Amino acid sequence: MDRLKILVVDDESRMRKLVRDFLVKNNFEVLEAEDGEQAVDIFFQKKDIALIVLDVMMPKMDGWQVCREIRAYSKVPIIMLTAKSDERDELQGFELGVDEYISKPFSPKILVARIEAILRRTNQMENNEILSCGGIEVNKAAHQALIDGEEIELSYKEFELLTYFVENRGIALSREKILNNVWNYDYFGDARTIDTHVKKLRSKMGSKGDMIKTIWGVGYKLEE
Amino acid sequence: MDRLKILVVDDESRMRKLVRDFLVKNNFEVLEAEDGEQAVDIFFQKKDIALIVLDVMMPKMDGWQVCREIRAYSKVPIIMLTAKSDERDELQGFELGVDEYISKPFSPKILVARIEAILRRTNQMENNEILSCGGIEVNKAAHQALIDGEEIELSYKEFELLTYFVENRGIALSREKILNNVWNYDYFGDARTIDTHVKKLRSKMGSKGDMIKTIWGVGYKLEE
DNA sequence: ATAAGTATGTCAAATTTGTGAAACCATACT
DNA sequence: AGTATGGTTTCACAAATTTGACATACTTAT
Repeated sequence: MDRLKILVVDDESRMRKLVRDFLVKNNFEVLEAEDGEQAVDIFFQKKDIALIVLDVMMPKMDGWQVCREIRAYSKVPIIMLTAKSDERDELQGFELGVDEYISKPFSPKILVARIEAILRRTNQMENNEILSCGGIEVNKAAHQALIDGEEIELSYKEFELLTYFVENRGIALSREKILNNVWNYDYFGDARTIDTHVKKLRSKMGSKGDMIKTIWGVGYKLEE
Repeated sequence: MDRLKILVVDDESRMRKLVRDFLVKNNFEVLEAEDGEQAVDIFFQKKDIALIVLDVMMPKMDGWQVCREIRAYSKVPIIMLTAKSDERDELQGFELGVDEYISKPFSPKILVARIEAILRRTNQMENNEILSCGGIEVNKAAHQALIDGEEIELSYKEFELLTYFVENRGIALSREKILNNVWNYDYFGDARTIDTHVKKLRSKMGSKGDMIKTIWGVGYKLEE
């Protein structure tokens, strides 16, 4: 199995090295960012970051801001490193959806333990997750889609698109929204490519293809 | 921007005051109810309550009952205040769709933080709210309109127009106002075009079409 | 009665979507 | 390296839908 990617964001290289060494020893793959902007860039470029370790105090863009930007698109677990445990900060972090706090100075062992606990928790939740909706079943972990119990062969993008539809069943999705979520957020191609993929998806889904409704002037919707 | 309304339900006035003061300080508008009946009344009278803080132990109608009655019609977020964290109660609340638990005694700061977290979550999630008015139901997220529970097919503009009517039910709307809100603000076409759309809407709404009243010399109004 | 406002049916123009083919691109295989 | 393969994107045109204007009929207020 692949090693899980962890993004470590801190402006101090010494701190990054400390954390990285420990995480690598514990069989994680580590990516580093030295400021908030870099962090956001890397996060949206690589789409398979499993967890983020984020320092609060940073130049340019602080940890809270990074958190907000990422939370606008993703539920990836975030661990915040704070200088001291300050109630106000914790409250702000809670609102932003921070999963865990660790105040400096901390023991690397504790950090690894918390990371593993969080990953165990979130993987457990998402692993056995089979999304289903009206005869469509999507198993994200297995990257497999079933229609009425029978597997259909989908390409990568088709699968991602179907997953996005199932996750947002019943909701009208604009092409812009689909592009931002299924494609990379910095994709600047033609939005009509969605039409092509929808067409293929529909045909591969056979009779269930009708479940993807066109909403004229808006986009598409998977019928509930 | 308007302040969000929060309904605080507790039989102890001291507790209500405590919560209210804190919420007002945090820029919420607070409505109070001292028992379950009042709570339900107020909730259905005011139609724009953003969240409910609900005490479990109350005379007349307890928190669970209030929760059930409200959940029958609305998905408004509910935070339950419990005397002690009791596992059985938490399970019951989970089934009833309680969003969050806070056990007394609690820190007002935590309460505010949780409220804001929930509001952010639900507001961002999608405005999955369903506007309804006399047999008309409009689901903005799904881009779907129901008349007496049955879906009617509307074009983009028709849907926007109906939504605008429902959002401003009972209010006389001039053509100019409608143009500015449903059409782009830089639309300089003929205001008579609204008549055409109103006509189509009325016909698609069947018997409920009468609910859109003509106000001679002014514009239109959706009857409450 | 008359003038001003509104309802309704029709229709051409504009917009949006469906579709198939072709171009492009990355990857694995010979 | 060259080639085959399959996925992805673009493009052009056809098909479908929406939309706003207009003409005519109708209603209301004075």
